[in-house]
Amino acid sequence: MLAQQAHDLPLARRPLAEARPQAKPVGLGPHQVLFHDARSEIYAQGETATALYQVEFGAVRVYRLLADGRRQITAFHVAGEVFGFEAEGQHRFFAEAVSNCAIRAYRLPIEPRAAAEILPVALESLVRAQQHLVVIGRQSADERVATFLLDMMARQGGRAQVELAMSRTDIGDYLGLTIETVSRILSRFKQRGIIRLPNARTVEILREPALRALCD
Amino acid sequence: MLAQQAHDLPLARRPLAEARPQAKPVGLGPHQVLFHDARSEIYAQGETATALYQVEFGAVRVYRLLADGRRQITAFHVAGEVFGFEAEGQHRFFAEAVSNCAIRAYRLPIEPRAAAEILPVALESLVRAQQHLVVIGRQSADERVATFLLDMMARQGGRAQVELAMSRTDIGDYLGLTIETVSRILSRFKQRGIIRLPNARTVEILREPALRALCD
DNA sequence: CGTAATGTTGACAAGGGTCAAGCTTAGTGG
DNA sequence: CCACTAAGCTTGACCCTTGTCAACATTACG
Repeated sequence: MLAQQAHDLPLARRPLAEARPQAKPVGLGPHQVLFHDARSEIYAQGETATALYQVEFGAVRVYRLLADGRRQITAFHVAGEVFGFEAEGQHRFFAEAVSNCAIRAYRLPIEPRAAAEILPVALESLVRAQQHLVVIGRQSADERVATFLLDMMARQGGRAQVELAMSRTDIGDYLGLTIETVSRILSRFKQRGIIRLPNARTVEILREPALRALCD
Repeated sequence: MLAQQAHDLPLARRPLAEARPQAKPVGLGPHQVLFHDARSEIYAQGETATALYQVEFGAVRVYRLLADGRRQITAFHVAGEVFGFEAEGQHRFFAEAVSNCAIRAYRLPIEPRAAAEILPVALESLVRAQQHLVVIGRQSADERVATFLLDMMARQGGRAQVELAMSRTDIGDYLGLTIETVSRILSRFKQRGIIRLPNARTVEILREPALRALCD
């Protein structure tokens, strides 16, 4: 569909001199914080996996492309979250910065004694992916968008004012919908007084219970 | 939609006297092999997680139910595969025997030194779940069924004759489709000479390339 | 052999996709 | 500072894929 343009961009990676940690590092030994411009690639499908990553600030999308350009975003990651597990030697997905962001990289291989520490973190990703399977596999478009908004709200501390780091296209590719459908549903929610849209990237949730009622 | 009937069944769990191992045990220390009748519950959503499980023979489905009965099967597991990771203390999904099967149970908590051993196994589940997200989120019904058949074939050693342990309903709930759609697509594949259906639970793959061409 | 579970097929409806036009916003350069 | 452009977003009209409902066929089971 699109989204290939990002790969044409230069991979702007410059080490961040001295980042103040906004997320607690996992106990994985030495690491390095890298700054990524929006849209820059963190790793690509097929690449040898060299690290695990933790978002310091900003947001990241992990996705796969089909031959004809269809894209499925399997996960968004925000501050504190760890990603890059999807490898056994080789990355099976692409990871890109959604917005400007800082990423802590823990070089692989991790020592066996650190495995116990990251296992629960990996399982979190697994549970998230499986939850998302339910959303995509069995929920209607309305339900998917409602679930998405509540998830974003929860990940921003539960405040009613939710800042979306990602475009409608990203949201669609995450929810298995088209950008038109996402847009229409947000408009409908707005019209029903469930949300306000101060601007395209900000959603204010006015009637959270109405969203919850939609989620299943 | 349905599928709740399974919970009404007695949980027939009887220890299997002396199972010959058909799957290599993972190095997780002491374990016990249990026999499960078809449809019996292995664990339920909300239960405290007490073990990891490895399929000895037979097949298992892991799923979640929505309030209105819609069901999403997040994974099928066959001989050798390990499941039950989706917990941090509590199971987030249901697991049931699809057919009669034997399950090796490794009591939790696992020792830290075994973590390194199961991490790659957990990551396999993660990659599988993420792949499935792509299938469900971005592929058409034809493509999903084709992908499913090829996956089943691969998991049975690549032989053209594929035995389906699960019903059409299970397949539908796994692929995010209705049973009617699954049935129709199999009929269409048959009519096009891509597969043969000696009986409802057996698929003979006649033109594998045609299926591959469909997968993306 | 009879009954229930499972699978198939058809007719029809609807949710969401496609295509297209127009609007808004942000970025760029004169 | 404003005009121009491009990207992103919204909205409408239409259509197609898939879901729904229903009847019937087949298989498994007691």
